[in-house]
Amino acid sequence: MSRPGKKRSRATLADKERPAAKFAKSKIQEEEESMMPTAKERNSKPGQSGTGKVTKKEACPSAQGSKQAYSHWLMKSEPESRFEKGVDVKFGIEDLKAQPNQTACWDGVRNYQARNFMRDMKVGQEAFFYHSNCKEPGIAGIIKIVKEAYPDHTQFDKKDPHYDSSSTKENPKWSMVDVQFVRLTKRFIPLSELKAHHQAQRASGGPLKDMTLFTRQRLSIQPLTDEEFEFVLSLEEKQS
DNA sequence: GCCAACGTTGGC
DNA sequence: GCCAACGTTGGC
Repeated sequence: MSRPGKKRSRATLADKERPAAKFAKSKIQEEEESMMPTAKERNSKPGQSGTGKVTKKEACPSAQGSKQAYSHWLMKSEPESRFEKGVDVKFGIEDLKAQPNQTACWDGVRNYQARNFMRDMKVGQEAFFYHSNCKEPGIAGIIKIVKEAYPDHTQFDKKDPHYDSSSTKENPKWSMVDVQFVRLTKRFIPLSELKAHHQAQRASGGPLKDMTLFTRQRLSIQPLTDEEFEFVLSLEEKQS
């Protein structure tokens, strides 16, 4: 799962903090979609002031080595109750909609590749809200990024199911973004339907033939190409 | 509840 | 640095 533990999201204070700025300037830029921690993270020792490091860690698997800029995303969350260390991690799109300002922080992501994608997100970009680990998995709605990556506070909270004792405030390991509800999709778009298109298009060609949802099974935050995003949107209009 | 896929950890 | 054991994700 991948659920952001949005529960008690205090995302509403999106504006009152500014850690994003310093964060963004010094560490972010070197990060690629590597699955692994960056070299810098692995090496960093407490007390070392190293921000300068920009190791050229060319981890980018995408052919051209240059990071292509994605502008659409898919973010997974669990709409049904499930307890992790005594805490219910349920957070469906209706829960987002019910938040103050219909906004929440997407905390709890603990996978480097997913984290790095979040760090690539820009304010204003749209994402599909995907319901996972539930009766009917699939796309339930559209959300947008309203605050770019900043440290995920839950990594420091011992009571949180996603607490990470290896992370420090000086060099936070995990990031989150704030997202805002945009709308429900006109109809729920089930995984089964996406998969059918994917499989058909894998043979004959089509926008979903390489969709990350199927090629990187467990990734909770994933990019979509414009073509993928548009194709999925076009499914809204179809009879189910 | 099962279990396949796959990321992470740690011994060597 | 390899790789087996382990833990997590998430569909079914």
